[in-house]
Amino acid sequence: MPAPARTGREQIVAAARSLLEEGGVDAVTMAAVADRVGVRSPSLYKHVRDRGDLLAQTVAATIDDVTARLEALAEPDPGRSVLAQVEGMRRFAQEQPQGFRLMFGAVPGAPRAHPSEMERPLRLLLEAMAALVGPEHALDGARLVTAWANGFITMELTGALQMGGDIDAAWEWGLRRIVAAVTAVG
Amino acid sequence: MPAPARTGREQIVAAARSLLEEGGVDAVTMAAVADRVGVRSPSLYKHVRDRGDLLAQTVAATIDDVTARLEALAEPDPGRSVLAQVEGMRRFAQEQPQGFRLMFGAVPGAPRAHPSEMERPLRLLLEAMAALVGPEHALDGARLVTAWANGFITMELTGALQMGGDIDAAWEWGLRRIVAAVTAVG
DNA sequence: ACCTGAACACCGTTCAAGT
DNA sequence: ACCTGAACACCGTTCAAGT
Repeated sequence: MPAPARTGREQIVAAARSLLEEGGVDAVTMAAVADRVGVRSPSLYKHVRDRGDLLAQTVAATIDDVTARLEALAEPDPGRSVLAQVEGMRRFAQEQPQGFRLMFGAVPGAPRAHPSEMERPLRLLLEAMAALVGPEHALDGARLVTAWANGFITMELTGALQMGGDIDAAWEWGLRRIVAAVTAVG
Repeated sequence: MPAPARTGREQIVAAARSLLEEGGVDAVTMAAVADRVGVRSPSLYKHVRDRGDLLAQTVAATIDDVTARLEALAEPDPGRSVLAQVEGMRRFAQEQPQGFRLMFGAVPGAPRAHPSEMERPLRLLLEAMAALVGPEHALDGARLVTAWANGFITMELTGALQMGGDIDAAWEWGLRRIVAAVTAVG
């Protein structure tokens, strides 16, 4: 007689995501995940291949999340849209710092998202950039903005750069300069 | 009769650094480090407090390394010096990608460098920036450049952004725009 | 004063046995 | 068809015992 499933892939990934934010990637233990979904750790292997697969699915779910979040921030005006997308990235990183780091492959040993997956959350930024500086410079511009934002956010999250004074002001100052640098293409 | 030391702190950290570059932070096992210095793993605890301490010392040694490297690249002209420092950062990251990521605290669970430690390799960049845009905007400028460079390098290392086409050209393009954005302070 | 083997708790993973 | 306990290899760490 078949035993009814007491958990599932979706619930397991959700448990992994919450454990990730609570205690970092090291806290995403097969035992901890199993405990949270009310099952013993060997049972997890009926739903995910192994821990690497579970972390990969955690990253994928995080990418889905940030993509939906950024799509909700779309604006008609391309200049405002660029700002909204970048601000949205930072807000997401502040809400889910561990997921953000995992997403950007900042975790050695952990699986990183496929490049094609990482393009999805950047689609709207790329489109707004194309409308702003023309299609021939859109990719370079999106890269410049993304690199700066990712670097700033990462440094903010880890405190790598001693951010003396008003960190929000530093962000604003940098963002304005960056956008100016991109739009001054000629 | 005292037993002569068969290894030491310095040799242990060096072994950890080479293991780090060879296989990532997960490969820096107490057993692997011990094996490389010709000793059993319990003996390591006579020279380092624990694995976290060992990783912290690995980070410190990496910071010493990059600092010395960047100091050797100092130039009298501030504009050229800024470029030299940023190029030096990227070259170091390409030579020691795992050490670079560990340094910037990109490894959750692993210890990150104290903010004061991370200022040392950025000293020359800050000085050149002060000469270039004046002391009142030097910090903002250095942050902007560092954030962009760190973001670009991280994305380059992890392949997070699909870097189609010539990646060196993208780097050059971005660097020129960034420096222009900073020097256009007014 | 440092090194070692033995031991412990913990982790990921496998598998035969249960329902 | 999924769940479980038992088992295995591996890891970090401690400690009494060696020299």
